Amino acid sequence: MVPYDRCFRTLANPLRIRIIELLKKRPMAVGELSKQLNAERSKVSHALKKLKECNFVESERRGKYNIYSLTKSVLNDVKVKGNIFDVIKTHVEKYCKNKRRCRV
Amino acid sequence: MVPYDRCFRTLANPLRIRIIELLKKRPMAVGELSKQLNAERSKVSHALKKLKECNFVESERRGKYNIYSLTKSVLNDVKVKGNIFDVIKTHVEKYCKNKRRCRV
DNA sequence: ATAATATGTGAAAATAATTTCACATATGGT
DNA sequence: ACCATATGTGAAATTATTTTCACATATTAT
Repeated sequence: MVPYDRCFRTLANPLRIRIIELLKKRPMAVGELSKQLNAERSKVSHALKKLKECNFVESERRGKYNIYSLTKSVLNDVKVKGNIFDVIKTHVEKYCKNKRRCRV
Repeated sequence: MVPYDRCFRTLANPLRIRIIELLKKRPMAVGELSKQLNAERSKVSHALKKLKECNFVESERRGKYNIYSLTKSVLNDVKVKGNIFDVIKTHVEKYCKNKRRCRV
């Protein structure tokens, strides 16, 4: 009945929104995100985990780095729509609208 | 820098989303909302307060009832866009995008 | 004026989310 | 092999949110 509050909850956090904003520019490793955001590394790690669980971001190992990027669909939406809210709308509709809530 | 997490936070709650969904149909008094949602009355009251603080809803005294409705702009968006996310997007952009966060 | 109904609200109690920190693992360089 | 760097993770400590409940106020009816 109310499937999308989890997606909103993931976005109800300044750090996580700032991560999305940063990743709009380009993929980044955790350490760099941490530096740019001036936030403790493990805090960023935890934040990324939640964003990943909600399919906002994905990660790829490159050597000792884990490079995070917006998921393909989110990234595509960013290109087409430019605006974080359009992106989120589409995303939430895609992943969070069915009974099973945000897929994990 | 990150002005909209508060709007998301208000939506990061199943009851509050359900209230918005209900009010899409028509304005309602607190008691009726409470009954329809099968939720405790004061819980609904608290939820409505937050929705009001973020300009999602407004209320009007009618006798001993307090009739809540979606704010004019949200309601209008509902008519035009039909979809809760479009509505929220527009709303958030209108009220939550500037430095001062969601106006109270 | 009294009683019943509708609602709001503060604050304590209960829950949930975030932050922090110590530790685990993995990779790359020497 | 050893060390440094990069990252993940569980869990305790901290902080925030939600729930509940008792009480306050307002309106209407009798």
